[in-house]
Amino acid sequence: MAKIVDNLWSPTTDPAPSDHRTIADRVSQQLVDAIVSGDLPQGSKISEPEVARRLGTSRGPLREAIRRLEGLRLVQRQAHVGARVITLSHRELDEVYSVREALEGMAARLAAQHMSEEEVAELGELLARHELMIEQDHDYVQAAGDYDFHYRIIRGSGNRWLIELLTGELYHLIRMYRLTATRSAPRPERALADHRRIADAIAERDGELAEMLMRRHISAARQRIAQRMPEESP
Amino acid sequence: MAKIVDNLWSPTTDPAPSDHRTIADRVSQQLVDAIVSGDLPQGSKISEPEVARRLGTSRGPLREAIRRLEGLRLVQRQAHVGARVITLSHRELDEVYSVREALEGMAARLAAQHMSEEEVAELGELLARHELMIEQDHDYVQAAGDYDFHYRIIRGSGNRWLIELLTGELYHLIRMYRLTATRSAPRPERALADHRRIADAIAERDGELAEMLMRRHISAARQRIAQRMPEESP
DNA sequence: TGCAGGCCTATTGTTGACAAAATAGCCTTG
DNA sequence: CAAGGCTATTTTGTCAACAATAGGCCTGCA
Repeated sequence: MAKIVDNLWSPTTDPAPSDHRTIADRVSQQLVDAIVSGDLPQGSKISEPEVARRLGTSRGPLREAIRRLEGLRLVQRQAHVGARVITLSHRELDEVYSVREALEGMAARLAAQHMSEEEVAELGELLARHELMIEQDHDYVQAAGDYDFHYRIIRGSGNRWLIELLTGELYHLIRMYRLTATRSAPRPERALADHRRIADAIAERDGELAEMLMRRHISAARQRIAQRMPEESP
Repeated sequence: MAKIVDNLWSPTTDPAPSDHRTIADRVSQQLVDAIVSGDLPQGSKISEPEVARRLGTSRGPLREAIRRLEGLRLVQRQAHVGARVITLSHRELDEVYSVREALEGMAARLAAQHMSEEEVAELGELLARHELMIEQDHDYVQAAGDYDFHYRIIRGSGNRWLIELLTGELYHLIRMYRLTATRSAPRPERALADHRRIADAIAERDGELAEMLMRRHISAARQRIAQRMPEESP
């Protein structure tokens, strides 16, 4: 299930379909996965010879992949020195969440306007399934369900650039944080209640309400993170 | 002046300071400039041998530069076929403006909270200079002044990721459009009045009002574009 | 005459070698 | 003993040649 959701959430890094994958594309995806999974920790240097050897390729495609990640803002480069995985300070993580709040709020509003009746019905069914799964509070299932819910609303906005930003760099950054920080997910019942209200607002085509509820939902997550981050490390 | 503003607005594509520029960095910037200036039109194919020759380098650095632009979403690639400059349909341009409206509105709200008194004063001085320049309605001066105003507010938000998104890919896309489409700038007096109201709201630390005014300001620009785009080309 | 199949050329993908720059360690000197 | 410079090594930047794929072209057959 996690795999499915990961694929759903990585459309911008997915290469062309079938076997039209080039080595640089594969390496690019592997690097994203490595960074997000914590295999390449924040701030770690990416040694071209070593990583190329570990990934079984030469430096050419690796360098192209690094340049792609640079465009996605997952790594920072310095000429003649090398590339390092970006480091997110707590303050910057908070800033990312602020941007996400604004954009996903917008997505919820647009989704209320543009989602088809069928998509709205599917959203309701998804929540019903989550409700059934809630007793077996498997952490990962909860997280996957959370992604799935947000992803559907983002897609429902119908705004291509909004979708690309939210499922692209912003999502990778948040995904990266999830591994390094302690779990700060809300109690599943609370998250589900939030989701239910948002879905109801969308079903009633009340964009303003949907936006407000979504912003609150994400803002709460941001505040939970801030609470659990008392120590400040510049 | 145009040069100054362009530099101000391209922090993410600026390479390391001084002569620590690598060829791939230079080529990357040249490609962005070529796309934005219309030298490489929307949808045009980027032939690696030809472009490499024209830019006086080999294919290696060029390919890295293309991969960087791919991350910035300025080009789209297809394996074994090549890279093409992205084409913005009118609908997509409208979507970009919608995202910009949300993010710059957020920037105005944050700027009202975070800008120092000195920065607020400078913003006022900037507008005073624009007011003086308004009789000599040099189109380019107006456009540069517009950029300068928006740029200062974006920077004033203090949110690094907001700044990167707005001055990075979103800005390049809008810049790209400006060249291909007919000028749809508002009358300078109207733009200046809008700017003045926004600056006043920021000076009074009224974030909500600043956000609302900024959103309206950008929304008006979006509607002007939509009006002048009756023909639909998929 | 139309279509199908295979060849052919041009372009992209990849590799390894070479050049240049930066860092680290060592030696010298005050 | 510390500080500064020099050298050596490692790493990054660049290039040109080689391999592989795609799309067009030509021919042959129905």
